[in-house]
Amino acid sequence: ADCWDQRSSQSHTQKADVKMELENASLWKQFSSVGTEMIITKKGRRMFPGLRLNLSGLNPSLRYILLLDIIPADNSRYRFQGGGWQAVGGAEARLPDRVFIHPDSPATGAHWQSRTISFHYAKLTNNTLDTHGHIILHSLHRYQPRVHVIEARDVLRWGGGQHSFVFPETQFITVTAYQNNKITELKINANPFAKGFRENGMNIHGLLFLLPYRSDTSSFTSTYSGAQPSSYSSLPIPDCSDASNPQSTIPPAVYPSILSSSPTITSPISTTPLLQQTSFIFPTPPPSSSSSPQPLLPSTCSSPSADSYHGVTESVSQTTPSEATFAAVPADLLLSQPLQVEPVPAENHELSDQSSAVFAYPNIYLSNPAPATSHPLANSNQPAPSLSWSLPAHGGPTSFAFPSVPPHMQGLSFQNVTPNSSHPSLHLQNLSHQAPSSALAAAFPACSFTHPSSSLPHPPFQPSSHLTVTPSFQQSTTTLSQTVQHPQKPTNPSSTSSSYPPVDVGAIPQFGHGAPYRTERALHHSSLLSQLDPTLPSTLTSSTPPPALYSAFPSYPLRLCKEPHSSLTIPFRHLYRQHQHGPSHPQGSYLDVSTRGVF
DNA sequence: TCGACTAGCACCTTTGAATAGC
DNA sequence: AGCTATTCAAAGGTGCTAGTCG
Repeated sequence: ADCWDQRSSQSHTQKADVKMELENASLWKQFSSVGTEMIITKKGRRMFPGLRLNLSGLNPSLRYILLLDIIPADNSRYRFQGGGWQAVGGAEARLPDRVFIHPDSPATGAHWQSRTISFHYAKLTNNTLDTHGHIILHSLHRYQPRVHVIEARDVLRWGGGQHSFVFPETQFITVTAYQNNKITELKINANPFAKGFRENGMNIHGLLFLLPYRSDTSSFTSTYSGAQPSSYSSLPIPDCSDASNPQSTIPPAVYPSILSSSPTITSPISTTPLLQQTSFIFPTPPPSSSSSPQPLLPSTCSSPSADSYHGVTESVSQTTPSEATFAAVPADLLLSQPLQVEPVPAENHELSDQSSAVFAYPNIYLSNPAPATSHPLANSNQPAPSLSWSLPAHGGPTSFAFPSVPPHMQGLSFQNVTPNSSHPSLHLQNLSHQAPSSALAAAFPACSFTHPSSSLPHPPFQPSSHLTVTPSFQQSTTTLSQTVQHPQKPTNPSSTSSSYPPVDVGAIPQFGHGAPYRTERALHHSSLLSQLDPTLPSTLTSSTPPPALYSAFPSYPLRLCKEPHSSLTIPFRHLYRQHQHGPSHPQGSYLDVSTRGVF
């Protein structure tokens, strides 16, 4: 609450009102109660359940971009043993992070708020060489989807800030074949595409008692007001299609903004699994920042000094649209290290040859000055026209620009960045030599996606966030089903505390040099924040054994109060690929990023 | 030998073009 | 002529299964 109050008093924006609800939360909870598994295939597989969201609190006249990314929930690899998922080792090296851009993006707040937002077009793959832009994940790893709402003053000048939402019940473990028969049954009975596997075609009666039913539509809705299965209606065949229907006879759970909701998010039975950030606030590295990867956190880290950060929200409130250049800057781009525009391998003609006009942006990645890291595409045979610059020491004026934009975004305004902008931004200099013409999309063939983010240098993380866990979190986590066992439960006494005062992220072992987890209660603190950097040197996470087992996808309210400084990265590294299928882009777009999301 | 993964299969829904009716 | 509703086929999404791989 303190965080938000302070922030809102500075920015005078409407950010506090932005809310996102997971429309099919009940369905997700059904799966998470068993242990959600998501099939990943070489060609890409849709998620089921899909993310069906409702947004409110946006400015109806402003444009917003909605992004979906999926981050590792932890650093473990899993195996299904004894009817549950068990951590059996460390996670594999993190893959290139990709973001799925909602096909409607950018759209006005009125647009987003007038319909159900679905990310069902997003596909997951285990093909590390995927050229379709699908989100690449490791099999048998645990992941957490995130949704980001970014105000887009225009394509190149994202302003106003960002809201990020995490629904813990949407965590899943990736598999190439279902392990848990219960999951298979749920999928068959809930997914219309699997109807053929139902007994007698419509055989869902055995499971429908589990599934919420929206009487006036075929869509699921979040009726999870108190985790009472009895609250679910039953029976008509639940259609999990994404046909939106704003009306619901069963009001969905509304997840208020974390930053604004401390008084209202206190229901102990709330399933508010929301994590929201209200703006890009990122650390600005010192001028002499080392080019080599640095420890993310000191072991006793507390909130850094304000001098290290720039509150973008403040900048926005002080900047007119014509002046704003890039109010919201991905943290990964705000490095002292040069940024480079990655060459796009020409050998990949798949995308460029498609009549559907797939658009690829050149990779933009953070380059370690060290030669070993200056060539992000290990398999690229092409020399890279490296465009680089240095960022100012403390958020001084820099700027950032995309060399190209998808056609459906070209109608938006593009203004030159203002060198004297009062807020931090980045500028890709001389991009025109790589995108010399207005043929923006065609200028960039597909990216190879072979540059694992784990090999990238990372900004030194300076924790600024405070993680607040409500009592409901305790309750929910202590009453979790034990589908997943915990044979190696840590014994940190602090984890047994009966109260959960705001927790500085820096105090969470995973964010410091200590063990990644303390207890299962702290699991999700760190899980949701594990995105800090899975590529941490092993020494940072070796002091305490990682959790061997996890609870089964709990749902609980989660408050992440980023006060006074917070960082979130929606980095625009690598590639911005647009799958275009006409003006509406029904298939969505993918943005290749290194999602060092820092909560 | 075993776990993880892949490709092909049947079955189904979705989608969009073609057609018919008003 | 223009709009809407219907039909139909192609495309694509499912889980299952046998086979392959390490």
